[in-house]
Amino acid sequence: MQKKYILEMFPYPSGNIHMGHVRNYVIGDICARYHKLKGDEVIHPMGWDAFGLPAENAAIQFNTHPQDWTFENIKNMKDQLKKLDLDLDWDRELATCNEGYYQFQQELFIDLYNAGLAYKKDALVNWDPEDQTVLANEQVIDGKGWRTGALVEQKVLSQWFFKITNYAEELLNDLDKLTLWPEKVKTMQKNWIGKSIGAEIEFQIIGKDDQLNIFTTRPDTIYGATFIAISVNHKLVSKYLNENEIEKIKKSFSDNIDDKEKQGFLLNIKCKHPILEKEIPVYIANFVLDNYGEGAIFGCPAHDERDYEFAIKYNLPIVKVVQCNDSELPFSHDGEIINSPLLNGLRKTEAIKKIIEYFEDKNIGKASINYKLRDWGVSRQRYWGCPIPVLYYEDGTYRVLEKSELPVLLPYDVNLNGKGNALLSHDSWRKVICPKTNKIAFRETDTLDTFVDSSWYYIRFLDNKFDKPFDDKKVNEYLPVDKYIGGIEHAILHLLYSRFFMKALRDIYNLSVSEPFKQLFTQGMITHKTYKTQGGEWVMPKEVITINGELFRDKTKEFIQEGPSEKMSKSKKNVVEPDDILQNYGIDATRFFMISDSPPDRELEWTDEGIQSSKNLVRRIERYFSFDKTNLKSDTKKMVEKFVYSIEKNILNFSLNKCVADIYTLFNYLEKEKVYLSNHEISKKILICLYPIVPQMSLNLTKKLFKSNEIGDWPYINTDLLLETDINLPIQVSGKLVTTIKTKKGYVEKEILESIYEIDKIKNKILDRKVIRVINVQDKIINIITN
RNA sequence: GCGCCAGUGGCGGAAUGGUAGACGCGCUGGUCUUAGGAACCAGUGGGCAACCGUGGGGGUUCGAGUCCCUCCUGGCGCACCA
Repeated sequence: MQKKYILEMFPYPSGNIHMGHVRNYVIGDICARYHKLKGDEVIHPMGWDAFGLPAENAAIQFNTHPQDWTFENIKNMKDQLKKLDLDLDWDRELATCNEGYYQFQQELFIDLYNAGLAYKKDALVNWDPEDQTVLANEQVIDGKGWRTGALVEQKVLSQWFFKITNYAEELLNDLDKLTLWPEKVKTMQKNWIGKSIGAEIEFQIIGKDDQLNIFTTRPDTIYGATFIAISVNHKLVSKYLNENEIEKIKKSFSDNIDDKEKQGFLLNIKCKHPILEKEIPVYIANFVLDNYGEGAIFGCPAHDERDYEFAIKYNLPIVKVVQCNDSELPFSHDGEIINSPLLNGLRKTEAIKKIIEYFEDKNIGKASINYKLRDWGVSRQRYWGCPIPVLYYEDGTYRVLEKSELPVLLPYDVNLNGKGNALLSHDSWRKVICPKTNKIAFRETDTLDTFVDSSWYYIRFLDNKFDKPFDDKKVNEYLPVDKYIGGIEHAILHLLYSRFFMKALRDIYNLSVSEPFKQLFTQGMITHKTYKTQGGEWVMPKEVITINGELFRDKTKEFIQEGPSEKMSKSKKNVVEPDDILQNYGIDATRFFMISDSPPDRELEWTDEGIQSSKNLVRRIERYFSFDKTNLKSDTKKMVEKFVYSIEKNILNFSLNKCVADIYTLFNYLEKEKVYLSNHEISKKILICLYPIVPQMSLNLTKKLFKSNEIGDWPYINTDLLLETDINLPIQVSGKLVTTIKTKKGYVEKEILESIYEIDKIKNKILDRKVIRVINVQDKIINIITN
């Protein structure tokens, strides 16, 4: 028995499931049911990504409590999922907001801390001054808070971080092992990690005891360096400028309307060129990133577009060190090195190698690798999340709790007013006597980013009641997840964090698993036409009626304009509600439609015609099986065998739209040929194949025809039956199709050619030409080449 | 700007280098009628035809939607990453 762990990304309990969930879970359910019929040991759990901001916002808005709101939503959504007839392991259910989940996350936090993978440091964060909270990058829209619209400030706060950068190299390299992941997702992760190979070079500041370290991928162009630029946030800046001056520069940068426009401020210091005996100026420049490399660059205007632009603007020298025409400047490609005594005549790769050796020899630089990926800031100044198990003393020191002191539970009685973190003002929760030191201590009031919750839930599913975070034996046995199905929007964050967690836990617990998800499948979104009144108000599809080909709003009779099909979204109201659809069309038709028109990884347009034709297919199949007579044709067995084979292949490839085509093809045949099966064994095969896709109908028909509640096992496929003996052989003359002839597989070329030349169409084609060659691809095609 | 992916009938989409358009939607004509959100039958790439047809142009091949080069268009991602 093979294990198959099939998982769909668990939902945030927002209140209602939407069609996107339905599509996601139907796809997963088809896989899970198929593997069960195959006799595999299938794990197919479901849970709730239950911490997060919307609960707090809803609590404030509707005067409820985040926990009550969340539990209520879970209950409602679970009912909705049950109506979808999904074969889920509900006994594995978990919600990340439950003590039984997050207390183990606190254990993992302690593990990460002890392993040196969790640490605290000051960091710049997005601060919403109105809500008094930190916002995630994706919650900042055009520099404003997504909820308050307040201008977001950059603020330094002491924050907890996970050291994901320790795994940058492995996270990058292991992408190659993920052969069953979409290339697109792997590319996105690769770019996100952003590995650059180059060198770090020291530039001495003349007359001072300071130096600037600079990372570059082009140390071969060092002779062309004519200026240095550093970020305004560089740590050296405060040494040479006062607070006022720095603020002025920052303001000037932020006032810059076109933020691509290069801007620099000359500092009153100079650097010594590491090889040449010349001085080069140092600028603070707006285009230097403070969070990449060392926050400093050397400018080589001749061979870098940005440096060139800057040099032109500030009239800095441009020194060519790679052979090219002046018209090609800035020239950033490979070429012969010139004007560089140590490197002349070399090309890029050798020059880089040689100059790094030189720097290392002189002890003023070294080979270096840089990553765009930065450590993961996990502190959130919010109530509704997993408390971070840390105590602070009055002297400013802190202590990470021990596992025996867990759990740190969230207090229920909080005062939520939307202003800052409710834990901060909950004095009786916050202030404690430390049991170890008997000193007054304060709990950490930040909670963990909810991406932490979703970074290991797939492990907890293996035993949701285990008294440790997970059972390592089960992890080794059941991970990785065989098929992980969800939206492309998680291509980077969730999937990268989960990969990091798996590797960190592997190292801490000595597990044998390095990657959490063996196969990743990203389903496409569901789109729908949009509707608007002439006043510009969005209108839901179900409110739109058609009268004489014109669209109107049903109640008000306003004229409605139809817009393009777009991703279903509440804001444009172009949604259909799963509850309505299930009520009107039933679960089988809904499941059919979810996989019908488009391949599952592409977008699916919701149309009334589409769901209706799915409903018609359901009725057609039920009607077909309602005739109580049996009448097989000679090729019936073969046709059904082909059907089984094709359905299986298509389920395994996630080509579920082709499964629907297979079903149509089969029933077209059965009805056209007037084949009746009733309770013949062959019906059973068909019903088994239908079961993963439309389980309710399949089960009902099985009960009716076979008086049994057992669907049975997936059929063994008789491959002999799949072989065609009669074939239509295409005949080409000079590569163009002329006709096809009916013949048997394994024909003798010589014999068949004789008959081919007797066919009029062929005769006419050849007539006054000479046959110079005949290509016979046995049983596939014959091509007669004439001069 | 860089990277990735994709361009096939009116539409969604099928095609291990070997009959392009499976299957569905829509449409046309017809049948039946316990007038249905049905069902059934026939047809449906273009052209009167020879023929022409998979974004355009080259190439490889007996043969290209499929492979190679190039350009165009669209989508997605990243975006001053040194």
